[in-house]
Amino acid sequence: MSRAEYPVYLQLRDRLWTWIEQEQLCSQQKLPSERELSERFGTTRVTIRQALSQLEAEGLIFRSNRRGWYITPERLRYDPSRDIGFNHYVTEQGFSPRTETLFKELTEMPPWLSEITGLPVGTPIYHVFRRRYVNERGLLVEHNFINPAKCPGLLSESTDLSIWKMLKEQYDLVPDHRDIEIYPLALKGLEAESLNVNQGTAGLYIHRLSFDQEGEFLELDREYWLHDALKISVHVGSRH
Amino acid sequence: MSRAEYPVYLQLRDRLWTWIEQEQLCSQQKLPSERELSERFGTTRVTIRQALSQLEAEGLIFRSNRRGWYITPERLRYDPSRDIGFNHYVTEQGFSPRTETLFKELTEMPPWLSEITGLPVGTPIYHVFRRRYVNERGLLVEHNFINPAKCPGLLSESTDLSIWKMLKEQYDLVPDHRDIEIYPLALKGLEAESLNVNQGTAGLYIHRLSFDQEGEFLELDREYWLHDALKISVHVGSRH
DNA sequence: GCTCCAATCTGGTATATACCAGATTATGGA
DNA sequence: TCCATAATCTGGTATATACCAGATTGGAGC
Repeated sequence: MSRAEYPVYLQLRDRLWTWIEQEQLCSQQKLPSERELSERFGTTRVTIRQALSQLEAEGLIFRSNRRGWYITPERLRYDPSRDIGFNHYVTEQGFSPRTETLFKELTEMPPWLSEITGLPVGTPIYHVFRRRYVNERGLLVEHNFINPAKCPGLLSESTDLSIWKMLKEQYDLVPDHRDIEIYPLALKGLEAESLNVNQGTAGLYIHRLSFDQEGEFLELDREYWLHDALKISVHVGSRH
Repeated sequence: MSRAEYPVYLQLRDRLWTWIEQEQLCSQQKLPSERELSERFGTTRVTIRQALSQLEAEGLIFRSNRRGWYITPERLRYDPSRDIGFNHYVTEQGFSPRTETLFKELTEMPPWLSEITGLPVGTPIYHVFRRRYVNERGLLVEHNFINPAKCPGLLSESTDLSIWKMLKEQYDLVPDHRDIEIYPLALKGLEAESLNVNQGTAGLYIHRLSFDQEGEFLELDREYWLHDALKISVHVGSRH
């Protein structure tokens, strides 16, 4: 039955997609186990996993480490060029945000960062590592490297809210210009562990380097997002 | 040997990475075949494929359909907010660009596009589908939807160069503002075929919707990039 | 030197079968 | 009722083994 045209695992992908629609499974609902699916669709677990991985790549479903497969919620819209806090834009879109500070410390500027900021290696630097949730799904982890010369005592404050807001309100610091980099990568090491996903899971990297009006280094933000979690949306140009 | 701590395919990943460094394989060079690698590293083809897929996700190597594995060239830097032609910025970075027009036609605006542009369904619209290469590796395919009311006769021109440049020089059209969207997705269907990659290969989607000074629809650009091919780089703010 | 075709090489797909490790659930005792 | 622990369920890893289909190569015949 059904020749040549189309490999089995892609046919399975289609059947799973249809099945999910029929069952009206929605955001964050759980799929049956792989063993059950492979029986129900008359194939082996290996092959059903290929089909599931395909749907994962397409962003329809995601896996929660050794717990099972779930329906992916819709993407969060995000504009990295604007200074608006995570909690703010998540709430604005009708979701519920949460932030966990995994660690924060005063450390010394490593060579790679020195190269970016122009400041000498060993300069004191704040380092904050946080995990952010939307509707209790961890979507990203984020490293903030902040220039303590600009905001002494920052680490004694709570970092579970917007750092940007704190910099503005407590230290009167507003970024004047930034360099932004964005590219797809594989989540691995610390970032994969912190998000509780497998090594090599697809992700999106967002890098924001901010300077103040004097052209001095203010902050570097390195965000590691799940690939299916966000949609970057930017408006460029005059009006609107 | 080597217990619990680390799965074999990740160890293999590390060994392959080291091996590639030692051999000093560089951009677009070919790796030995999977069968040869699995023998050389004392494992099965299935497992070596897991390790190779890992390196593929990380962007170190890429596959060319049924031909083999190759070292990924460095990422192309790209600023979607600027109006600068593909050929221009590719050349600028020391690479050699090429564009193929796969088809171009005058058609009618479909519902999904009508929703975005605000123009009625069925309005005439130019549709150009192109493939772009850097150093003879196809990195992206691109759909251009252009408003013919703004540039009658555009399709008789060659579309193998910059459409943006043509709009500017021949029709005096410059986008006044745009909406840009960026997100990771899986390449599939026409886009996967045209880039000669497997269904479900990781990709990056870039969407640029341009309006002229009257606020009227000028052009929609939908780009499908290989995930390992580019690094988006944008400068935001005042000086520099 | 060229063209065409067959042999061969490559990765892609598919099945069967274990066992492992973390997460969850059930159970039984305090 | 609560808590610790054991049983069970889940996806993750690993090996062996086919065969398929597109790409490349090599050689025969012109």
